[in-house]
Amino acid sequence: MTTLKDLSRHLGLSVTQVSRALNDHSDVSDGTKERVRQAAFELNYQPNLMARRLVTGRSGIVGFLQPRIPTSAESAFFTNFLSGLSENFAKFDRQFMLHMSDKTTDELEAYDRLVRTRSIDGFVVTEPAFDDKRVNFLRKKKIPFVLHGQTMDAPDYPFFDIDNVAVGYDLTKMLIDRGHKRILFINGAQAASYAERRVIGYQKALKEAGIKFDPDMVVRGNMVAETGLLETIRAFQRSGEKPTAIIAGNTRISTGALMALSAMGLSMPEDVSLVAHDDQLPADSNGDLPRPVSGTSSPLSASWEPLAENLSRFLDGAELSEVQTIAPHTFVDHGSI
Amino acid sequence: MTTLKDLSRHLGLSVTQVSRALNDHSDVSDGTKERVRQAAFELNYQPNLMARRLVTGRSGIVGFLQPRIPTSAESAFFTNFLSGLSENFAKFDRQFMLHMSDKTTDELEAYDRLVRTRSIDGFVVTEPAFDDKRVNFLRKKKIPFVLHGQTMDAPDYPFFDIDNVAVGYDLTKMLIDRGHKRILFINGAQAASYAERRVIGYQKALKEAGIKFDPDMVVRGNMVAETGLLETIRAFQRSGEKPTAIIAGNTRISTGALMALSAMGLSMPEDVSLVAHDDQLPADSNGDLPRPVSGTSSPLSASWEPLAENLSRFLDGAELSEVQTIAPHTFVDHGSI
DNA sequence: TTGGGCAGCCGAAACGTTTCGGAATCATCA
DNA sequence: TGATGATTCCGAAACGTTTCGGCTGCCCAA
Repeated sequence: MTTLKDLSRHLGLSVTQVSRALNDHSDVSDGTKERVRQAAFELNYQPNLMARRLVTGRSGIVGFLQPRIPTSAESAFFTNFLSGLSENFAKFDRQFMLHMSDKTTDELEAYDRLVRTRSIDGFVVTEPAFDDKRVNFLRKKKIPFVLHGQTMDAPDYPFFDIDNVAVGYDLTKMLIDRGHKRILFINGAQAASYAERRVIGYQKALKEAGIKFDPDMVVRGNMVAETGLLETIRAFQRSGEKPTAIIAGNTRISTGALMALSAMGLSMPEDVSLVAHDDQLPADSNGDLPRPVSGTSSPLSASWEPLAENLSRFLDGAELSEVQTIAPHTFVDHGSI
Repeated sequence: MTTLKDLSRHLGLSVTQVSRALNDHSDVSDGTKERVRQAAFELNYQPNLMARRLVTGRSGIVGFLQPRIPTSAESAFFTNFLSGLSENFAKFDRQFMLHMSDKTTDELEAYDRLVRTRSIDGFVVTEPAFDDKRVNFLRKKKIPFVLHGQTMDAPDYPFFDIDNVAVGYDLTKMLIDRGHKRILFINGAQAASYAERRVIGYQKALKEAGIKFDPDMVVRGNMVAETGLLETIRAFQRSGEKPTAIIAGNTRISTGALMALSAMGLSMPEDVSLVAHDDQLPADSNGDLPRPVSGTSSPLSASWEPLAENLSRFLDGAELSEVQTIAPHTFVDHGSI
């Protein structure tokens, strides 16, 4: 194995200069740089990462911690997620370490253990809760991470997100513009931060239109068809004024809502309008294609690259503002309003 | 961050003795060992892995390389596989690095790159082909790896496998014992090593019973229901003597075969007997439960632990014979013969 | 008394980088 | 002529471990 010392002997230079030449420092002449690079190539020099890591105190490794095994329904998405991260971190010369176990008793302790031995530079954290303990922990310990999403307070960390306030606003506005006033919002899970942001947008649109906010019109659940089905039925069974339109948190929920409407003999868009946000997830393998609905759209799969890039650049010392990305969403019209 | 030097100062011992005490060397008195361990605990000492790795030349990291993104049908299994490895390597104090990308152009080059920088101690390699280029490469370069399966030649590497020759033999024997002579074997993919071994067992059982081997009776395909369906139809359409029994490489194939039989108006076990090897894979999410058939059985999910253990122990210097495991299989009877 | 063996300890080197502080050379300018 | 500054280089220290070889007592047998 060729080392810097071998190169320096071979070139008649000091180890220092060889190192600096390869790292493209400014106090090495262009000629020397070229000579060194050439020799490094010829002798098939590969830096010993362990030595570099010891002296720099950084490992070049980023990690993702999954405290439970995804269900089989989730795993197609999860696999995409993992490969996206692995692939994109490789682009930035970083290695991707996976720690997945359903035996994780204390999630924070698991983070801490990986950090204490200085073997991981930073983490990817996903699906932040409204008040996320992982984020709080990593912040407090000053451990770098990139968040897929945002917390509710001012983010002082790298993140990638879509503008969920705007998504909530836009979906609501689409319905208000068609004259709807009684709008059921079947939103994501209770604790989720993105779901909370969408409610803010929903309320904002209502307020602008002078429509009174009714807490009963916002319901929560997991992003699966069952939630859409159940909550739609519930909303129409309840006494009082029925909804004339529904906002679904994603297309799975809208599929469930559609099933409920058809079961109740209601048709879309004649009786009830329906919009949804489309994450463009890979199709479920259960075969029944959901009928497309209008709404907003933004591919979740576009997240992996900015997540990897933002964390990498942050670790390389980039300014916070450079590594906080909010992606735009688009509008789709399938005549469901 | 507490270092060995801090500990040695605190204890009035040399760095050498502290290191040896923590690593449980023999020339440290029991009293000293205890004192050192106590101090290490109190001062919250964590060894700097980078320093250790530099001097030992080993990274403590094992890797898995996935050159393509699994299809959504495969990903439930793949997720289980990953979590099994991640979890079990953690037990052996190793970290698990995933490199997954569908942009991998040269798989061997990807292995090489990870090794050249000395950042990975060994690999997990799965689904070996009949003559596997990855195995050949790693062998030639003397890079440690554990194989899930075996090559056809004498294995000079750690592996975990089931006895696929015996599986082939046992399934065939079950049918021969019931008087079958014309046995269709719908086997795994052409290149796969395990499929090849099963054919050996199949032929052995036929030979013992004095039944002539007919190459047309062994067909190959991917381990999905479509293969079973297609090949069963084909075998019964073909001119010549029809099979009276079918061996399916796994339960997906048997599900397909069953569909074909029922489509042709044949019933099991009256008209045709059917046996299969059951890997006890997680249920497909497509809902239709396969009708259980008799045969051999061995849970694939029992592989993760021995794979991790065998590679770990091999890296720690264990004898080859200690890290080559062949797991037993069981028999199941669902009256399909 | 001598010497061998053993238990317990230590200093120093080594692993292969990066980087700090300085130094040599040379052109430029007052 | 001497000072200044830019360019290009280098020695040595540092990162935190592991490990090699040697050292000191001490006990016991010869």
